[in-house]
Amino acid sequence: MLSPAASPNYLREAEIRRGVELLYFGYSHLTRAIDEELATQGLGRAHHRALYFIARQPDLTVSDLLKLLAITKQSLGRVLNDLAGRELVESHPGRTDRRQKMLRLTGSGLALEAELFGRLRTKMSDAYGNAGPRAVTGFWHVLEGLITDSEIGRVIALQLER
Amino acid sequence: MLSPAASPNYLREAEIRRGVELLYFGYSHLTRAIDEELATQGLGRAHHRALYFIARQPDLTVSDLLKLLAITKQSLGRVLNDLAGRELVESHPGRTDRRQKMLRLTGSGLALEAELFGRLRTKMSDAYGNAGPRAVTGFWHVLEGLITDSEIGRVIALQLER
DNA sequence: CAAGATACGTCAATATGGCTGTCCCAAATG
DNA sequence: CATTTGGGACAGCCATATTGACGTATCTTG
Repeated sequence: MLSPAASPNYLREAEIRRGVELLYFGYSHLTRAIDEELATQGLGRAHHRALYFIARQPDLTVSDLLKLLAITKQSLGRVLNDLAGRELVESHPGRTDRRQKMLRLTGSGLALEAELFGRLRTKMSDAYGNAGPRAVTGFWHVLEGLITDSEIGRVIALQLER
Repeated sequence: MLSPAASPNYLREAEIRRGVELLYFGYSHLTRAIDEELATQGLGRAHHRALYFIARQPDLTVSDLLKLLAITKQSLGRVLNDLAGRELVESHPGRTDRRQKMLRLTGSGLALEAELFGRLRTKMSDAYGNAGPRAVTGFWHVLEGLITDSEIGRVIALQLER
């Protein structure tokens, strides 16, 4: 090699480990921020993920939700049954394909999601505020790079909603 | 309010949701990058987390590891027993306090951790490379802001290692 | 030194949230 | 009509977490 790499290997490794650790702890702390509230409702994180994406994209179909969550039909089935039983989620037949179920939050589902989102917003908003707007776009860009090509389209599509 | 907020509410919400979603998917994709390799060893993610932090901070004590992982002694106990049984981790009595167990990776533990870290490095390194160095520091800063004050010290201490 | 606190280990029981494999129905598609 | 697809359900399994109680060795302190 004629010129050394921009970061020598030992430095590079420290930078990578820093990212791995901050991503782990950051993710953990954000999710823990709503655990208590979820527990008072008798719900778990799996319920919240479904609630979140249904809120995000009303009339989402079951199969689209399955792709987003990357879990099996059976696992999602239990979660959706719980949510339907508590009348947090309702479904309607698809308009063009009546086999589909279009998922929506009920009034109380919307209220619960809003409550939970409020806690996420507080945390995330503080972090954004402390880091500044340029850091925020950097944060987004690095995370986009971690997402596999086959999925990035679905994630970007979410952000065109609303 | 005399002047409007920098971002009106609906815009702010989109930015927050974007962060929540990218953090979720980014974290998921990074962890999935090593699941297959872990499965061939008959290990799970919990084992990897222990392996990772012991690699990161040799002679870490059990109680320090407990604080990092934020799980119970019982949960960690099973994981450490598995790892010790496979001779991936070994322990020695603390030098000043012999009640403590100082944890270290064995040769094969180091090799396995290096193999797994290699996969994480590839992913993270690609994401860093695509986003650029400024984005990377932004990524770090936002994540630091998500970590609770009571824990940020432990995380920063990790990064002073080695 | 005796008493208490701490570090670690372990028991039993329980919950959550994943998984596989198999089978089913209704509706769309060719 | 035959096949594929969207959704659902069964049984059973596994990984990982929890709580609470209890035990033992060792350190610390009045």
